[in-house]
Amino acid sequence: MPATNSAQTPRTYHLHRERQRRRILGAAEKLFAEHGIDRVTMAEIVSVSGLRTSTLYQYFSRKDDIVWAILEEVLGDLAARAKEASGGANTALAKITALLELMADDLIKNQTKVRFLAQFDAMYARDWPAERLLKLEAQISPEGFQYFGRLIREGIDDGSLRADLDPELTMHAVMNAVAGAQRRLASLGSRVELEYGHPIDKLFRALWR
Amino acid sequence: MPATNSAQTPRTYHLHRERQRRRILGAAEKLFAEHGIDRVTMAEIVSVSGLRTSTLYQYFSRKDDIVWAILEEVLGDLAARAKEASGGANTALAKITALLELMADDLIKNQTKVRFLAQFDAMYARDWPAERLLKLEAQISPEGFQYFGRLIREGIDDGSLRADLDPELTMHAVMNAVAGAQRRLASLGSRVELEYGHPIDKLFRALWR
Amino acid sequence: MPATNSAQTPRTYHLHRERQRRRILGAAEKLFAEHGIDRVTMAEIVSVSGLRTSTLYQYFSRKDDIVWAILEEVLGDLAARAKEASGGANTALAKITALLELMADDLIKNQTKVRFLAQFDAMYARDWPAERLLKLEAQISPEGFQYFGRLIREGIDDGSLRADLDPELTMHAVMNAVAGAQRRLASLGSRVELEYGHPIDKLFRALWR
Amino acid sequence: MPATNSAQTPRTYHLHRERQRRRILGAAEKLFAEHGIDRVTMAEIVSVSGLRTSTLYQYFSRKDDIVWAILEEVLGDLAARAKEASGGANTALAKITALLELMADDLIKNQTKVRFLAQFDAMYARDWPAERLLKLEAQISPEGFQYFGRLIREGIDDGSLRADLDPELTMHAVMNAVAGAQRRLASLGSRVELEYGHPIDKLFRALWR
DNA sequence: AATGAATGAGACTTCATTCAT
DNA sequence: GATGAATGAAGTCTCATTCAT
Repeated sequence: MPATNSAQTPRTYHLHRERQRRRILGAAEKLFAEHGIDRVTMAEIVSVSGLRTSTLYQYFSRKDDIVWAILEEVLGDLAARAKEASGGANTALAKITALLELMADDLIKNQTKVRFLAQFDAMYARDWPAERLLKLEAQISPEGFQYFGRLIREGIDDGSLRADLDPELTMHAVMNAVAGAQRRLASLGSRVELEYGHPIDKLFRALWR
Repeated sequence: MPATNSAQTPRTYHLHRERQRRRILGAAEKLFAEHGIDRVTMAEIVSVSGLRTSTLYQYFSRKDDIVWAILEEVLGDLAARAKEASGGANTALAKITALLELMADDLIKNQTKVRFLAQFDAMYARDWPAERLLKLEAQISPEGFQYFGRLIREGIDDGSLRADLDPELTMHAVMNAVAGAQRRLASLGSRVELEYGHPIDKLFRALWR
Repeated sequence: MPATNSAQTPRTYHLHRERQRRRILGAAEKLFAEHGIDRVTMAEIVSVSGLRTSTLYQYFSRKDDIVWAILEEVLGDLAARAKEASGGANTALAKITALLELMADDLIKNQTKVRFLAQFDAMYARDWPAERLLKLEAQISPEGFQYFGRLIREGIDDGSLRADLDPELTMHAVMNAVAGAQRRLASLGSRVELEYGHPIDKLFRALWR
Repeated sequence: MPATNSAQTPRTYHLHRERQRRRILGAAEKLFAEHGIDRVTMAEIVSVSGLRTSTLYQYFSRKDDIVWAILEEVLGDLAARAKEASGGANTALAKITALLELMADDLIKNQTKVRFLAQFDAMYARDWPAERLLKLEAQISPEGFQYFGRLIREGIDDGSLRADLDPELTMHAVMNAVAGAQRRLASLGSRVELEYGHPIDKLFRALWR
């Protein structure tokens, strides 16, 4: 055997594995967003991803594992993009605006991901192991939160915000409201557009523009 | 049998039916909030409500009917209380504040109901027959919305709000954000309190106080 | 409704339930003896008992429950017959002989039951909840053991048995050997007859006759 | 490559193969004794033996092959030790006692092997190809059996045993009882010790001491 | 010889709902 | 109106084994 072979084979294996994994997660994410996590069966994921049942179980040994994997992916991806988006901004306000714009974009471009998060908030977040969740959230939260807290303090200092505000509390309250607003819009989706006559990202952007 | 009886029996009968119905809905609402609508089985509702399976089916002939009945009840109840709460207020701002306070109170006092709505938003709202939903929502929305639209217009007139705001759009955007914030807090429940160190209604009230 | 009806209906229900239960246990016992407990599938039990899968699960909600039920039945039945068989005997020796004869008879007449016990000894007894097993065994053991212990003591007194025997120990040792012998013969079944040229009960009876 | 190598390589190869084989059988024997043959999966054997699934299949192409291999090993080993143990004894009685002591020792020192045989008796012996089994048993049985038959005949001659005994029948009956007793004790294992208050080999030895 | 990947067949169990009295 | 029994249709997951390199 040539020396390169002994090094390449594992790499090929790994590549293949990663590709298969992606197929499964892609199929699952789509189905979850469309029909609701609990209503999607393994058989459907199998069918859409094009593998066989037993093959799929070699990648994820229980349905929950798929949900976790998607959650990790979605949050990780969001964290990365948030960091990148706020990188170009100088002031705290600019950074936050960048984050908000990102969330608005996601409403259109990554609606399935936001919808997934909405379902997760509504149905799983309370029951699932706290440590695991905290570890995941740690990846994403700090950036935006830091900036936002700073922004509030600045606002209080320059008099544009009431002096009796608790920066921490306000920050969490607003962040929750923003996340709740975004996820609700993603969940209701086209229903909102029909009833309100506006695309959902416009309804979201109206909050700060 | 005496003539009076023929009038009383239907009444007792009706009372009994109503009581049974309440037992079922009460059990279901509690279970739905605790474990998630899709994860609650008819058998569990049967077990908690204390009836037998086949008896339950005399009241609700499918699981969805129970979900609808709870939705109707929750929204109807909310509408009634909203009307009452805003009745004592004079200005649009006062009326809206009253509505927000009501929503904050519900976070503590009717958490299961809010949680139910959160799940409904996240998982059912998109799929379910639009007409039926619209009819239900019609009961509740107008009040708060009207006031709010008026408030925005006042703000624009007196210069405290930017003149280029679209009152309709702003109204819907804010209403969505408020609902999203409230429901997200209810969904995450005690998890939020542990992480943020504040009771959830305080996080909600921080949005306007 | 006639008064008798309100009393009879439950009785009919109960009778029916009992009959169905028997069908299931009968089918399972037979299959277990033939193919080995672990190799029998629920589908096979369903098929032989003539019910539908979901109906069977209304009677036994897991496979283990069937195994337990059979164990209870077999041991209970054995206890009853042992009591009856030893009832007519006067001396301890006669009582024990009656018990041994019963065990020999079972080798022919209740071979499936003995085979079931053999499998249970070999594969389950070590793992299963001790309390539950002890409770079951309490139903059957005392009789034979008591007699046997007394017999040993008599033998020691009259000099026909060595004085240094520990009656308790001897009793358990012999009882284990007898049970082991019986169950092994039932397990090997016709194989023994072919190889040794004797029916299995004869090989068992040779131990004391 | 030097000429010596072409001779040595096969030898190392063979050694390696033998070692791998031993790892597999060792892992399987342990697992079989602990959880029951039917309940042990190939995956578990793979995991404990430290190989990969597909490697294991290069050594044993089906699960049954592993069971047979262990049976062969256990019986062969027993035969060898029995021959050795009885070698030093002169009388038939001494030889048999040596065999019994060996079986008692095995209860402690080779409990997994005895347990394996117990399961084999209870679950496989009836179904498996007779010829193959007979061939295996031929390795071990003759010794002890011969001695035992002779012993019985001596006993009849000197009047210490009843004259109407059939030596063959008695021999098989007792041998079965002894094997049944030993295997039952191994199967029940610590359960027996807890209930009876004696180590299992003591209960076994009480049969002849 | 070793291994990563794949897989057919099937196991157990659940559940919403209907039927018959 | 209440209830015990029944059940079709699925759902999740497992396992021994094979294939291809």
